[in-house]
Amino acid sequence: MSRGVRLTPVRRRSLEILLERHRAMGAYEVLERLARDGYGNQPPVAYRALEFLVENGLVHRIQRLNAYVACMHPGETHAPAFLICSNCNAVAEAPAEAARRGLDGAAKGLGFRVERVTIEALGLCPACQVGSAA
Amino acid sequence: MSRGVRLTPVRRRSLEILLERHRAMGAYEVLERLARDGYGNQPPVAYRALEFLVENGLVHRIQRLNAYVACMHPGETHAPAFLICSNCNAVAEAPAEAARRGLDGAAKGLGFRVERVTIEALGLCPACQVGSAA
DNA sequence: TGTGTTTATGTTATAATATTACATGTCAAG
DNA sequence: CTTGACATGTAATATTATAACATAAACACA
Repeated sequence: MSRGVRLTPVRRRSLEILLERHRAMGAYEVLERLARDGYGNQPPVAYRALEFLVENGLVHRIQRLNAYVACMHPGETHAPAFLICSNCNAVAEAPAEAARRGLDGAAKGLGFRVERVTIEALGLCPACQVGSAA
Repeated sequence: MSRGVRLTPVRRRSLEILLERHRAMGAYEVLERLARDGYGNQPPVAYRALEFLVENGLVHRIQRLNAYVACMHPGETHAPAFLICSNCNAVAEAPAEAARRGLDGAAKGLGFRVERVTIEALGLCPACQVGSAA
């Protein structure tokens, strides 16, 4: 098998769509554009492509908005930090380094006024590590 | 006017429901229990109560799960950090202090293996600060 | 105490988001 | 050339969330 990762036409196009607009887009919004380009127009088409892109670090999911954005720093392993405007929904991705040193600093540098921060770590709890592969 | 915050019966009961189980519950799950207790059984009943509790810092919303948990540290101003098990969906709320010093440390102390972290800050972008009240 | 105002609740309907299930198609390894 | 893994198409449906409007309770204050 090759690299095991195939950036097929739908997937590539989905990524392009996100890159073109460079803002958070909902799955149905992406779907609509995919359909216009001749791809399937059923929800799974978009959800599958987006899921693939997220898993491969090319796209991030903004939970708060149920939306997706192209990653600004692909390749870097990072805990993405997003600055989401509560008024216009604009999304800025804080640089990984800045975010690690503290969100406050990163936000300040961008002139963003933080109201509320949510941190969600996904992983395995102690109980579930027992039965799982390392 | 008094404190301007009214912990009415539905709201109180909603909080109790979350406290009783002490795990993340979806809005419809809370709604079902509210209905059993004689409150309305339409979605807005639960959503409104939960929204109130979130705004007043008594409950947190877990975006990743579209679910709600009672806050473990009410009163503290904190950026809540959640450790969500990808296998069983158990949710642990990391102490604010530990989380601020680094999620890795907090997770390690709990034996939680982090796979992926998402940080979302909500606030006002520079453009939207212009027209808004300070 | 009455009266207007605000805040909360009840209820109907519907919107927005996401998944299940299954059929079909593609492609490369053997 | 066929098998197996992965990818896509499509229909149906599940889940989550909100809009809109009517009713009711609480509150401020003359």
